[in-house]
Amino acid sequence: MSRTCRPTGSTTLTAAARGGTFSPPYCRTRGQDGAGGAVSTARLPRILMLLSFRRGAAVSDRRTHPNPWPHEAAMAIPVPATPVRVRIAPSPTGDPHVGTAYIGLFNAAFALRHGGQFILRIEDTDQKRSTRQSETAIFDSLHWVGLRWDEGPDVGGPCGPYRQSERSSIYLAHSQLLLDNGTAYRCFCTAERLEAVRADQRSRKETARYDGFCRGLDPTHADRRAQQGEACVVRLRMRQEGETAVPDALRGQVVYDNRQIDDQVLIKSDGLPTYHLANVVDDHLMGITHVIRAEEWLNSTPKHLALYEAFGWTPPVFVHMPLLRNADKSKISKRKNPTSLQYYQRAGILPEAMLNFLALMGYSRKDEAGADIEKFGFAEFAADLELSRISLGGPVFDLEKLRWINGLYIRAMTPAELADRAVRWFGQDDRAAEIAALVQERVPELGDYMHHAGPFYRGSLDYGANARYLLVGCASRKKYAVRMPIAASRAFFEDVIAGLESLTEWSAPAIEAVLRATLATIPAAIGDGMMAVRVAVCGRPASPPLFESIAAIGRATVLVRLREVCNLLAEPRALADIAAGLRQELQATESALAAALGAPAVASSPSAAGST
RNA sequence: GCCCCGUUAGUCUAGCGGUCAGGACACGGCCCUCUCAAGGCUGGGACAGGAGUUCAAUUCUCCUACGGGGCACCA
Repeated sequence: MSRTCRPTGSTTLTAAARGGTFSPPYCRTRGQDGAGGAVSTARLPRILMLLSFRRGAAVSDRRTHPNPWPHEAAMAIPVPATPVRVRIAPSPTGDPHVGTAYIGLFNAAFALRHGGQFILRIEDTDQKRSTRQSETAIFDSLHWVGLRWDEGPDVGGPCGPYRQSERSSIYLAHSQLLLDNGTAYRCFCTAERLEAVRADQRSRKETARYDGFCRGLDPTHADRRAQQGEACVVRLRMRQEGETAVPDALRGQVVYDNRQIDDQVLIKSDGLPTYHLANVVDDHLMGITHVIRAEEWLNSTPKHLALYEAFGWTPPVFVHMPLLRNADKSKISKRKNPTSLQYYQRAGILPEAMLNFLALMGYSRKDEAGADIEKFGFAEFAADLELSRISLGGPVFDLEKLRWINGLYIRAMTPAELADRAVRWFGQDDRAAEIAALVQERVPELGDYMHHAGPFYRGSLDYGANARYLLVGCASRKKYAVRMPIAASRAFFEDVIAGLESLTEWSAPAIEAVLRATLATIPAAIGDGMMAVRVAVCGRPASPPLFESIAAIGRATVLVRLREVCNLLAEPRALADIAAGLRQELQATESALAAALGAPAVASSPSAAGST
């Protein structure tokens, strides 16, 4: 039972042969809607081909389970005779995300496996949130984990430009095509009206979607209004009856009622395309054969299919990967997990370990004996990658296992290699000089360097006995110190996080401004508040100048630490444990001391533990 | 609320009608050992529930429950 992808000519059954009645995989009920007159018959051979593969196809299977399409089990991923072209399309809004590396890994490996190309495209159609800084950070981080792309904004290629913000005219021209053939229309509805419609629909417990107010507008009249400068968007004219079946390569046919699907905005009033339009146009123009993306896109695929149909194009093969999860199984988020690749890089995770770990999320490899192979590199992974073997349950991103794998790689090095890697990791860090400058005054001997520089080179921190400083003012020696309770301290840290998150420029003065502004809102003394932040960020009550330190530690890491402090403070039990531990520790020390001095042990007072 | 996807131990997974339900992380015990790791041995721990199909269901079908995602002029 072969699991290998085979070219078109393989011997598996065709959908027609199996199913008897055959209709195209999407829009199974063709609408009578005359407006959308786009071609579709040209696609048929391709579609047949897509359907002619199923996972481990065996005729006997079909006999025992004459399970008619479309409830077909997942099929093996079809690989056409044309070269495989895949892509990732990250949006440059914020820190480079582990999810990007995850999807990138599977795309890149799939391309390598089939001798195709892997393309990086930047989806920066959201003017408000996209930044160049974020874009270069994405390049850097993806390079860091070892991903290389054949085409992209930084390396060029025959299908450029690879930045959507540089392709506006292309999208506009294509939207005009749809306007011309009637599969799209102009909409002049205001945001307020749309919101009212949605609220109304929700109150009536219906799916919130556009109500088609501008659907019937006369096109020439609408064009004139647009020309006169009236703000408008372009919407897709979605078929209003029948069903659309999405052929997902891992799930089989996923069927949607067309009435559930919105008349999606294609061109925003700023003239830029939405993701949906840009993505379909680019994938087609760039010759993408397989769209391997996250599951969160599954529900919008019917819209994409409708677009391919409106243009008369052949859609690619769709593969929706499971979503990486937090420990509570929700979609991975920075609130509950470090999600920034920069965090892992600075925490000393090896890129090859990160990639290896990511490959284990939803995928597994076995040796001849049937035992799992846990440690493997990109090339090995790609060599026998079979997308149809991906398991669909959302894998929890487990830091413990990541650390274990990282240790595997570290132990596999020769001591000389490890020394070399470690020294390079410290030395080539672009912050090395910055950190040295901060630590310099506190280093009487070189040997002290590591102690003081430690917090700059770690990921999350272990607060231990210093945890008490996290309660603002509680460890203060000031005479009239305001001691803030747990909840208030946590709220304070939440505010600090919000302030730091909103910073466009990550610099000491900017950080100082945020901290001072936040401190102004709490009753505690400035110094006491700063101390709490210092311990949260540096792990100790003694550190180099705070603002500079925060700047040097870096946004991703600082925010992870602050969020962990919030989580810690949200768990009173953990705090009580810390307090109890402190008291015990103190008592033990005193007893030991007393014993050593030959005097009876003195009962210690709880207040000596530092919390009042 | 509506739609879609998913469900094997705390976690990552194997399994594609008949298995003592396999491996890994984590956890416990023992060994090694000056400590801590690492390593070796070992232990506990899972098919969400209910119907149905079948001689036989973890595996196929349906229902329920639970988890997740989507429902934007964000991607």
